[in-house]
Parts: sequence; C-alpha cells; structure tokens
Amino acid sequence: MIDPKLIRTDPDALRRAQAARKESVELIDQLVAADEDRRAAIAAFEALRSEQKDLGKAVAKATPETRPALLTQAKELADKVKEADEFTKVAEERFTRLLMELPNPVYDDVPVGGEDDFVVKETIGTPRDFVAEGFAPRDHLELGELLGAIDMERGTKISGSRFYVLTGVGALLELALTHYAVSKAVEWGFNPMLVPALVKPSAMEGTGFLGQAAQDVYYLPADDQYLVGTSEVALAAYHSNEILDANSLPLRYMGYSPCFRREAGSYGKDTRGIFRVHWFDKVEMFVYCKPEDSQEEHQKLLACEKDFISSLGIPFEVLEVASGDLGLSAARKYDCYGWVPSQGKYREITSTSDCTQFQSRRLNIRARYADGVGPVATLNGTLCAMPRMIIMILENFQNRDGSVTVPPVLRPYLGGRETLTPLA
RNA sequence: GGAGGUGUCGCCUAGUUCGGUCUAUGGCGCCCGCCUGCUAAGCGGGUUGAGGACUCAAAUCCUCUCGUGGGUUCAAAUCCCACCACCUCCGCCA
Repeated sequence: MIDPKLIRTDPDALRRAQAARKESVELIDQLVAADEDRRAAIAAFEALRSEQKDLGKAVAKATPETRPALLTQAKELADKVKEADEFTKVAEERFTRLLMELPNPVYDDVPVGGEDDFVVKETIGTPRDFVAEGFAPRDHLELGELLGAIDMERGTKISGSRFYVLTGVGALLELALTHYAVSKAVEWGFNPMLVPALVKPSAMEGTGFLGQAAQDVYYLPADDQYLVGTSEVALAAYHSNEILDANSLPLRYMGYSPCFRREAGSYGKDTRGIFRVHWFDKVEMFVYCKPEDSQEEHQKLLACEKDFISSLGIPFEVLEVASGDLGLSAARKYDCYGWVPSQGKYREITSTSDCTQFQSRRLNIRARYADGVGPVATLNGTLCAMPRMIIMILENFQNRDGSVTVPPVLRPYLGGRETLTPLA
C-alpha cells in the first residue's frame, strides 16, 4: 500500500509509481479527492470537539443561575459534534476503501507485461538427457504409484478432486524435506514458527489476499475465518498493530503450515498428480525489515531459495515476474522454476515477493527508529512447497527401473536411505 | 457449550459505590541532574502512547487513547448493551 502522506504531498509520484498498472492510475484521482474530504472532516470534528470540552467544563463549574443557559448551548453543540462525527466516519471509510483497492506500486525496473512476459534471469544446472540415457522418463504420478508414495485415487475418494494421500516413502520423503528445509532455515538465522492455518478476516485482508485472489481462498462462514493459502498470512499478522524495535530488524521468520487453495479458475489445468492441489504443506520464509533494506533482503531470500534447490540437485531457472502478474501486494517477484522431465519444461516451485510497505500499512506494523515511529517492509519466499518438490525429486532422479535416487543432502533425514525402490 | 470473575499510561496498582477540576493515583523500572575514590544507596526532577497542526529546530497547540465497538448524557475509566481476550469451575474432546 502506498503512503497516505504521498497522496497529499506528491500525487504525481504515485501516478508514476502506478503507471505499470494502468487500471489503478485513475484510482489515485479519487484517492486524492477522498483524502481532502477526509482531512477537512477530521479538522472540523476536532475543532467542534475542543469547543465542546471547554463548554463541558464551564457547565461543571456553573452556578445554578448560569447553568440552564449553558446547558442549552451545550446541547446544541452536542448535536453538531454528533453530525461532524458521522460525516468524518463516512469520509474515512471511503478513503480507506479506495486505499485498500490500490495495488502496491511496482519498482521501475520490473519487466512490463502479463503472465508470459517474465524475464529469465538465470539458469542453474542442466536437465538430464533421457534420450541419451535411452529411456523415457515416467511422470511423478506413475513413479509415485510404483513406489507406493502417492495415492491419488483414495485422496479423491476422501476429499474430492485435487486431493492426494502421501503413503509410505512418499510420506517419509515429505517429512525428510521438511526437516531438511527447517534445519537450513535455522542455520540461516530464521526463527522457526508453527503458525495457525486458520485466520481472521483482518489477517487475510491485511496481506492482500482478499483482493484479486479472493476467489482462491477458503472461507468458513460459521466462524468468519479463512484457511490460509500460505503461512505468510499468519507470519505477517503476527506483528499486526505492533511497533517493533528498529534494532531488532530485520526479523527473519520461518513458518511451516498446511496451505489451502481453491484453485478456482484453473479448471482442467495440471489435473494429473500433485502439481496443483487444494491442500499441501509448505516451509516459508518471512522477513520484516527497514524499507530501505527490502531490496537487499529480497536478494537474500532468493539466494536462500537458489541454495536450497541447488543443494538438492534440481536444474532450475530463476525468473522475474512481469508487472501485470504481480498480484496486489508485491512490488517485485522472483519465481524459481524447476525442471520437469516428463513435461520437458520448467515449472514453478518457489516464489519470493518484496511487498515493501503494502502489508505492514494494512496490518499497522511500524518500527520505532531513532527519529521516531516509521514504516517497515515485509517480504516472503517459499523455501519448500512439499508436493512440487516431491515431483522434482521423483522425476529428476528416477532410474530406468522406476526407482528413485535420494539426493545426498536428504539421506540423513531418511535414515541414510539412498534409493527408493518400486514395490514388488 | 454452561456458570462466575478479570481487563486502567512498559510492569504492578488507586480510581468505578454516587458521571464533571481524572488534564488518571502511587510504586517499580527507565531517563536526567546532585552527591559520593568507583559502584550501590540517598536526594531532586522527568516519564502513557498514537495521529495531526506549526516550526530549521525547540517550545506550543489540537484530537484520539482506561480490552474493542456501540448507546445514554451537555459531559463516561465511571451508567447501559454487544463483542473480544484472559483466569477459575463444570461439561465435552484429540
């Protein structure tokens, strides 16, 4: 979210900042007008209220003779105050609503365009040449079934489409990945957090998931709560309505939680296997830092992701997402796409966003600096989304006989196991 | 889910009976100063927080803030209603 002060001091700067998102530029004009109304209403209210207080004191001190006249006067004033209060509320609500609709301004150098206009920044590792090896790679579901690792049919039986059950080595593989990811995060200085997957509307609203992404979110009307699509929501809301000690920044957290996504609007897309599912577990990184440090922190998060994926030995690409595909909250986003042999292409496995002050303003998170209270920035990044990482491991490290070689870094977390072998 | 209790400025606390000098008391802690080889103790002073106005800055001023939101009233920490959180007991339950 943009700085409300900027609305008054330099609306043109805002227009420039929003230029990459054409739809929101006109919002700014409304916002400027709404802000003027709001400020005028507040000033009027405060003046009346001040007057009322003085009059109230006079009433208290009044003699029986002077009292009735003062009371009449006070009653009239009270009506005016009530009216001004009402007016102020309406103006504030209108302003807040507009402000909430405005997407985060993107950085100047973010590639312009839509979903397909990303820029590949880097390619790391080389995909295996299965032709040279003389066999056609099986896809993750076939491998998962051979290994007794994935039970799609029963997942669907229990819960419906896009649900799965991880069985046997599949379950062990996820747990191993989880332990490995957690220990890496801790090693890098992230504070591990196990957070609720069920949150209040304010948490969802504050992180920006009730805007464009609202249709993708599970809502429980009976309790007025949402199922999170990522632990980012809880990690961001963790410090809501707090003033952090600037000396404690950056705060680096690692969250682990189940994630729930309705995947509305993706009917028929990636329906096979566990690539796109309604529920999965994820280890997530989250950072609170000074606004001027956010870009550097973003690079660090990306470096962590690259380190993690590389350490497993998965070939991948790093790409920067174009402005039109950033969502409400990100000012910049990098995705890592891992190689999927059965599809012959790279697919998304991680995503890291610099949300600058968008979330912290909505969640009212600030920090106390040497020169006063000021804003903070938030960032998030996937460390390990389990099903997708399982896909990467099964497919990239499969052997001719359907067995899968366990990446060496993962072996300590799998009881030293080197190979997953098909059931007899 | 049922019954009862609690929620005050970092922490503890007075104030709520009976609405108005509450512009919220006191202690702890913290900050500044004095005193003293050093430290501690002692003495004096300061200390809710946020938003805004003005200013180079300081000073000053205004609004909001006694869990949150409403209501009553000229006026609410104080009265009424709803909600939230915590505590105790009961019930249910992994």
